[in-house]
Amino acid sequence: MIHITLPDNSVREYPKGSTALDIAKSISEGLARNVLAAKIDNEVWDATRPIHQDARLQLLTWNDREGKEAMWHSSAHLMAAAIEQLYPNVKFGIGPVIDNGFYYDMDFGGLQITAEDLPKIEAKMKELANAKPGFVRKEKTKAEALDFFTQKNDEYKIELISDLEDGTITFYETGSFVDLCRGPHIPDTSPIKAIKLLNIAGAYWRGDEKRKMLTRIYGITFPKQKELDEYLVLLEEAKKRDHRRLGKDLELFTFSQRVGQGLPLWLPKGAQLRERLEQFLKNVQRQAGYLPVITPHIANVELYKTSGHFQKYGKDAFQPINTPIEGEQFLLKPMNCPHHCEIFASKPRSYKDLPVRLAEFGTVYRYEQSGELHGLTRVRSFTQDDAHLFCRPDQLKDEFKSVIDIVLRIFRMLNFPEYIAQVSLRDSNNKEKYIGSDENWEKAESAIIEAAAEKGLSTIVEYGEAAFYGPKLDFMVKDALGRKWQLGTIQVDYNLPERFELEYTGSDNQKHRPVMIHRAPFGSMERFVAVLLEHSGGNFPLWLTPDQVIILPISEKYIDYAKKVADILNNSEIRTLVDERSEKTGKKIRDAEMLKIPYMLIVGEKEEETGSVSVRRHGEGDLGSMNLDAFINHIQEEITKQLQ
RNA sequence: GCCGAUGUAGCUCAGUUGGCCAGAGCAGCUGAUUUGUAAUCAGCUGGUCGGGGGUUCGAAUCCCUCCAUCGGCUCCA
Repeated sequence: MIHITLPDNSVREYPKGSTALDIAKSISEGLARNVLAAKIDNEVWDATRPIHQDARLQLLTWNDREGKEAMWHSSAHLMAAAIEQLYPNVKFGIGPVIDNGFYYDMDFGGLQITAEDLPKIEAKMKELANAKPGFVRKEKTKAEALDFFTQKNDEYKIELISDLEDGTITFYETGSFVDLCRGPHIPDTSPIKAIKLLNIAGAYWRGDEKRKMLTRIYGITFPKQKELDEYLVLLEEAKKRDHRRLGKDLELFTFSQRVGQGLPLWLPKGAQLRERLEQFLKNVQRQAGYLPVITPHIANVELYKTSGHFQKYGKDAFQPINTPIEGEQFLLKPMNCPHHCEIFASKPRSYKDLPVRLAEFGTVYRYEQSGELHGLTRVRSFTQDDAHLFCRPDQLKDEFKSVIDIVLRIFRMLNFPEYIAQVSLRDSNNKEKYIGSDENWEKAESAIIEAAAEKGLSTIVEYGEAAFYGPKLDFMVKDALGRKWQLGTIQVDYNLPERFELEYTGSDNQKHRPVMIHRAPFGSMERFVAVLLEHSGGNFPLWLTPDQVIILPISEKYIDYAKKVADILNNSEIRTLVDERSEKTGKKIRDAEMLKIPYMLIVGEKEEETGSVSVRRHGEGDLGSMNLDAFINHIQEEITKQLQ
């Protein structure tokens, strides 16, 4: 007999070799039906795998992340099984679980598979699933495993097996489909009730762009059709919030082939929005002791040779601009830091002057590969809300804390209640990869960790994710649909101060090297506006939105009154339009709703006589009538509340 | 950059066994209407069918090539 400890710490006895599924059945049949996998002493196992010794057991269902993973992993096998039946010559790469669903990378030989083939594969999956085949675990020796896939002529699996250690290799069988797999899997296909193959794409074998491109099919499955339907609705919702769509609809930005790929053109409303964001951050930064600077859009290549960027990125960047002088070359600026270093170096600095915080909304140009460009999130010209803080090592922590304050203030004011911070540290087994002394690294890393802790941030720590020149803190927000976006970053840099030989005079009258912090709370204006659009669906906070109020006169007779009201509002710094078209009120309301203008004021005879306005809030409807002063108060209060 | 798909009016889309001057709705313009909480009516304008080349008596439709966009991969100082 073995002793099984359940999550409530109760201990039960079972025959040796019992499976998690047996144990679930002994508790309740209903529970057993929902079991997808099990955690045995913190390791996820098949629910059908015999347990031979005392263990802690946690049954995993669809409600557990690991349960979902087992189900999706099994779904990937089911898809592979279906594909193998439809296309017998296919070879398989890897088929892992992702955040939402799974994929499988496959080599179809010369065969061209397109999105039109997906329904056929889906149907086959359903057909196979109906027979409810189990997922059967088989341990194999390396020789057996190699033999099997050699016969199958699948060089990808052979490569994978070659990297594995003998004695750790397992296969899983599902019906007639056999796959190399670590597992775990669900007991059989019966929980896979709803299947959707989402898209098809190319993907390099083992993520290496020098190797063969395989065909990747993405899919997702659910235990209930209803859940799949809900998921598809969520995808639709995400599509509606696509910032490229909204940017066009709301006339915020556009692109032109003639101007060039990845070079955004900010339209008047978008420019207004962006300037308002910039103004907001400039105010915050002024209060935090930042000094605005302005630097040119080009610089002599020598600057980037000094910084080292030319050597590293030169050939993949916009190529140098030649001048009439033989050999003289300039580069479009790919970053602001070297310029700011030169500003720091422009005069002698004392330890008393530090920290020096140089801030610039600096537009930079990077030649991103054409296939990487995407709306405003990945462009070739963008404006960083950049600043470089030059400080003494002992000031690092406080500087970090004050930057964290700025970032959190932004999140608060732009309604990002959910965020986490990622601390990226060096891989301490590989110290030679990093520049800077051990002592400095340790100081900087603990400064970041402590600053984050003291600011109450919830953080995850990633080792080996630091840049070669310093550790960093990145912020990730969750948007209204639960999608994660990386935004602001705070980065320590030991490299540039070294390369630019930056110095300050310490209290000991000796020269010392300052530490540099790069930070950009928005990241870039382009990317931030994109994230903000997808998060808000284009319904910006009132303080930020380009047009706050539109006045809809009932008929021509009331246009004069409408204009008078608009003047009063505009004079009170409330951004107001008048819809003077000779359309019916219903039409004007519809159009204003679609433009997502927060307030619509309907004015006619009643309002003109009483000096009032009839207020309608976007997405909410009629709020009744208010006298004009009350409305101004109402708006101003709402904005004040948002700006707190 | 790589794999695949797509590209018809400002927007959303119809139009392929190659064949009348390439269509619709919305938007725009003109006129009528003077409107009370999500689409008033009528008329009109608007297209090198992504660019270039080819096949053909004839190309939006077939072929080649380039460009752009989309889904991914790779990359992101």
